Amino acid sequence: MNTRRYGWQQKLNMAGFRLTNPRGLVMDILRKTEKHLSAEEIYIRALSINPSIGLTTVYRTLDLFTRIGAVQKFDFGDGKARFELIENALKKGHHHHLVCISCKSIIDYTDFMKEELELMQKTERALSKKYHFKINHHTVDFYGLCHKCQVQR
Amino acid sequence: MNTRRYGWQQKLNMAGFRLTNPRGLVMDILRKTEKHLSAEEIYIRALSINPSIGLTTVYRTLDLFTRIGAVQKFDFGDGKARFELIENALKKGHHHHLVCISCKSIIDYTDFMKEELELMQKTERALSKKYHFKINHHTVDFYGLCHKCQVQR
DNA sequence: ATTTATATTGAAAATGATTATCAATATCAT
DNA sequence: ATGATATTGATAATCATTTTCAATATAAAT
Repeated sequence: MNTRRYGWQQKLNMAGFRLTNPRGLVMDILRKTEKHLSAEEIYIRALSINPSIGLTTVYRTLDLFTRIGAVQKFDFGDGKARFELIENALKKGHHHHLVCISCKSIIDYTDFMKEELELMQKTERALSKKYHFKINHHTVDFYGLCHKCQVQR
Repeated sequence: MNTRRYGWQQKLNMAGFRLTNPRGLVMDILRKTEKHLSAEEIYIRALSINPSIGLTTVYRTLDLFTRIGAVQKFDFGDGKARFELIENALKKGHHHHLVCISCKSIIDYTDFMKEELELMQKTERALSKKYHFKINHHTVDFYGLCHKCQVQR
């Protein structure tokens, strides 16, 4: 299951999965968005194109995409997972997060990324070798208090 | 709500919260563990000391500790959150994660941390200033395929 | 093009972690 | 000690995500 050279359709086929309408639809929706979306948000957008699609299928598809390494799943701790195309994230702007532990707001930042990314890539290579781990993507999240929550209580 | 100079009891008081038995018990349990525990795991340990403690209280306490910045909450995407004392994590070994997107196994690593931590701290200072964000802790997670999952399908 | 084996789908029900409710109780300032 | 109120614990409720299962769609074989 190579995660670099092939597109998602190839990845699916190589792993023995079929190419279906729901899967194509979910992929299209993910392609058109830069933000990370929840399963429900994706489901709603999918409904407007194919009113017969099921929420279950959306969940299953997102899980599949995550497992083949096409999609990145985020868990910020607000109860619902978010999903984002990895190829999208890489192109349109890889970012890291500042998460407020009080109000749960999330700031995406892309500052200071050059140095960070260099180090991440270096670390990635070293970890891959040492742990025989094929790294697909990463997350960097800083947790703390946003400006508002520092002032109020 | 200073997150550096004071202990959890001071933090609680300063924020207008009371010092109670269940809170002390949960704190004790967190102090004695280095791993991140789920709410249920903490509840079970708590029960053996105070059989009348409620699961709800454990959840509430963990949420409170997280909000005052004493505890770090992890969401790896397996449906249940994990909690770890931040002071513990810092002392006994701050670590980052390798998460397998296929089998969900998690490797904690502490290698290559010196460089990483230096950069994280530098980034932290810069982000704090720019976004007026009081950073408490961070996570770095690499996602990919573990050795097993690369071989099998 | 048809058939065939089976992967996938969608609806409904089930699961399971977390949260809300609320009366009883414990804490802290007075 | 007393009173105001924050906290607790049991129960019920929520809500995202999974499971189940019969119906359907897909890709390969004919």
